[in-house]
Amino acid sequence: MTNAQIAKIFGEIADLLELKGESPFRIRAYRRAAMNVEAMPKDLSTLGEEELTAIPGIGRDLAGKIRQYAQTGRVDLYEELKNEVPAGLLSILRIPGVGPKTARMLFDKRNVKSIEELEALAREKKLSGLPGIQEKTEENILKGIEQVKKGRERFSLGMGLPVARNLLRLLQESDPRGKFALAGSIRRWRETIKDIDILAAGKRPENIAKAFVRLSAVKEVLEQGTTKCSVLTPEGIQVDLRVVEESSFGAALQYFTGSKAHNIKLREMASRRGWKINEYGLFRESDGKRIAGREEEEIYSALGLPWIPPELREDAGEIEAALEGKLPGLLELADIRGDLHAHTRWSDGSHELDDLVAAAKARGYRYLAVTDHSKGLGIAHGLDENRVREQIARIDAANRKLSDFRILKGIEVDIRGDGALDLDDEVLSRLDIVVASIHSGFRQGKERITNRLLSAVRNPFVSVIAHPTGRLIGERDPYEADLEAVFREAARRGIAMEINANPMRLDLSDRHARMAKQVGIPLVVSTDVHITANLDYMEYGVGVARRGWIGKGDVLNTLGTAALLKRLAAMRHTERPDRKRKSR
DNA sequence: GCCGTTTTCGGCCCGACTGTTTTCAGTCG
Repeated sequence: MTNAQIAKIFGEIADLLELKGESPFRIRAYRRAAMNVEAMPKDLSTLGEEELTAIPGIGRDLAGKIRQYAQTGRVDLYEELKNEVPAGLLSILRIPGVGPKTARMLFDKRNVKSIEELEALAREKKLSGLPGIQEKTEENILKGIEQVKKGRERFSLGMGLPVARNLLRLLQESDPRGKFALAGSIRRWRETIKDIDILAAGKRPENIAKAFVRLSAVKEVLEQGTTKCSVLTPEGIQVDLRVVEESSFGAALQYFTGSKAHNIKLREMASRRGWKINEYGLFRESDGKRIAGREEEEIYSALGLPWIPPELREDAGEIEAALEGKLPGLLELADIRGDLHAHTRWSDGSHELDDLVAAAKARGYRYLAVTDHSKGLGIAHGLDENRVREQIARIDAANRKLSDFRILKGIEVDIRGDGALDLDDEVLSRLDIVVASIHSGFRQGKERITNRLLSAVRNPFVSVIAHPTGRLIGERDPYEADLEAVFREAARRGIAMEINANPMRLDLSDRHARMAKQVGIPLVVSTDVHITANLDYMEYGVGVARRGWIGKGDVLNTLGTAALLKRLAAMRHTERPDRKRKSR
């Protein structure tokens, strides 16, 4: 059983209950539970009733359903609901603009049970005349179906952020005195986004909206009002613009940054004090007097809270921590002193060592670890023992010419299918840093793949496990390793886990990073650079780290060169095999 | 279905836009 499966079932129960027209509060309870279950790093099947009910949104009933699923592989309510409601109706809910009421009505009046049936009816114009449906709605349903077919409901942050920043720049150029900001999941650095939220304030709101829909980066206008409009970019990403008065900018920024769960909790706190929060400010219920709104910080301080960084706003304990004055200090991009995972043309990188060093220095780094692939990755020109020795000599020579920069000698050594490393210990012992990772056998069973990772962690020369789950966002699921077991062993050995900053990977994920920190594992944030521009991925890795409550002190590549080398040396669990003979 | 400084029942966040209506329901975030 995985938490994701439970989350999916709870989510579908919510949809099914909605189709039946059940209590919105009961439905919300399932949605909330689904979200929290999915975000739990711990495998729920191992937890008892008491631990389960400690999860926010899980009470006695839902804890019972989780345990029933763990024990029997099914949830009675879910099975019953699926018998009552045709399966196809769930897919109809995925069409934008079609909600439970419409789906239900379509089923009751026209026996619509699938997207295909609905599309056929809409094309033949047989929907007009049904309650609440005329020509326009019919067209919108067809458009919505088109969008569902295009697939992609979420985009990677790596795709969305550049688009968002470009729009922000264009808006600012069109109205230099206007105030613009990114909000929503992008501001929280979520790994995937559903749309781009932009907030604007200015003297002439209607002009901002008009200018927005005319931007060159806007392909289609979905809706347009005076304070809110939605458009599609050529990439197919939806962008929502909200325009507010400058005096409300802070409140609106808070409101539209979310997350929804975080905001609900804040509003509950406000309502207990007799206040109300909306996108225009924080108001006293009794007389409607506005207490805060211009600055985001005011909203928090009115509630007795310090400003909470957007990356933490997931209702994952941040409000409680803020109340106790225990918010963590978070990693900043400026704390990063170097990159510890880099490829050159020696394997599958696109740049020579010198170019890479120049690019790293240009970013203010003090060091860079060259970690080309090992021989097992033939396709990537992996290095064998002899080429590693050759590269070591080259790096030593390069370092002699560098004054305020250090190239670390490293390797990304492949963890083979049987768990053995791809290079012999003797050559590994000559390196400053050994990054180990899996590039094959992703479909191996849980036990086998866990054992591969464990044997890498136990190798005396390994310093870091790179992209520890192997996932590619939206393309490849993580392999089935028991990360908890790997983390425990890594903690025991003092081995670091990588947060791979490539936006397609972001591996470890935010919640795994948080779990690693809790277990006491040091982290590194690395870009896995293959061309020098990839060095700029670092900000994504920092974003993930911040979402994982990671601070500067948890991350090895915030250390200065000498301190880092000392830490890496201390990770070596045994004497170098050659040290006795080669005494200094 | 959850939850508790309004505690074991009775609340549960709030507002904008669209398309359909003629005062609003549905959907969305």
